[in-house]
Amino acid sequence: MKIGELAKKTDCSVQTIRYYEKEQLLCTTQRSDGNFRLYDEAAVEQLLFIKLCRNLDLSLSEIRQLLTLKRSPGAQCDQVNRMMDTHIQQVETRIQELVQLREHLKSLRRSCSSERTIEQCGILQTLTTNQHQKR
Amino acid sequence: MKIGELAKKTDCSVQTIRYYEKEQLLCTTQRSDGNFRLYDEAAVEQLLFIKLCRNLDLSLSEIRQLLTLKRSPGAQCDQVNRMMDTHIQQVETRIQELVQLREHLKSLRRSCSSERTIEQCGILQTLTTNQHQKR
DNA sequence: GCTTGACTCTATAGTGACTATAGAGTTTAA
DNA sequence: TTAAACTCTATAGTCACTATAGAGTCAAGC
Repeated sequence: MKIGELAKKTDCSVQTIRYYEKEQLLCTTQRSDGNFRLYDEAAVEQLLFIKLCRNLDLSLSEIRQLLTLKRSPGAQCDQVNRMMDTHIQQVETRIQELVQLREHLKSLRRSCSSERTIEQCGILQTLTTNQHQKR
Repeated sequence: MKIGELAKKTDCSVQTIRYYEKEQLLCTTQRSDGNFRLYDEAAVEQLLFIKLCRNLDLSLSEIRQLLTLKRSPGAQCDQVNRMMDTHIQQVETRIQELVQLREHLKSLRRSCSSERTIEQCGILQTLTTNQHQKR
């Protein structure tokens, strides 16, 4: 199958597939006479695997590592587990940051009502006075 | 004061200040004979305002809007309120996405223990079988 | 007056994970 | 044969910086 069909089957854009190839996540094994990329079912599977990983917010580099690991089925899977643990921790941290941010934003928003002028705006006042704190 | 002093006072890198100038968030009103940027206290205030907004994850474009609004103190502040509401909503959505993602990652992680081989790895098995779902 | 070092200047390239475009070539159907 | 639909490579853009190169400026010490 050509790249367009692979794109449709995996709900991936054609450019993204070419980008993944450049990034060594999906290699094209065959080319047609007219130099078109040709793919088989294994490519569909691999691309769907990549998409699932991306949905888990794994970076392309992490996915590249997973793909390498998949190629040595006899090895221990500690590395996969460790990667997941690290990744879960990162997501956890980001959630906590965002929750704090949300509370900050909400309290800021409460400091203003809609009938004020810019000069009286509680939000701008808070941001402008010297209560400079770090995240 | 020169750019280095402004950078120290605001805990901002010199390059970032120049970048903000290029992005029209902080204009340099004066230059020295040797073409060095010169700043006053108002610049310190404005840069600290920008930093606070960045800590709230506001985009440079949103901050540019706020700075423009600040220059017309008589106008209504609805626009500020609306921007904050939109922004809070975005943060809320992102938190919910990440919470779902975290649960997905955790359940995936539970499917594997450390004494397995890659072939038996519950994580890779789940990601490889055809349970392809969208986020 | 000269040198050294710390500072500043502009311009350009890199980050990550794509997306979009230009300009060319290939294939397929009418 | 010709038009449309597809594909190719190469390059630039996104965001908010960060890093670098190569040049110029300035103050202190000799």
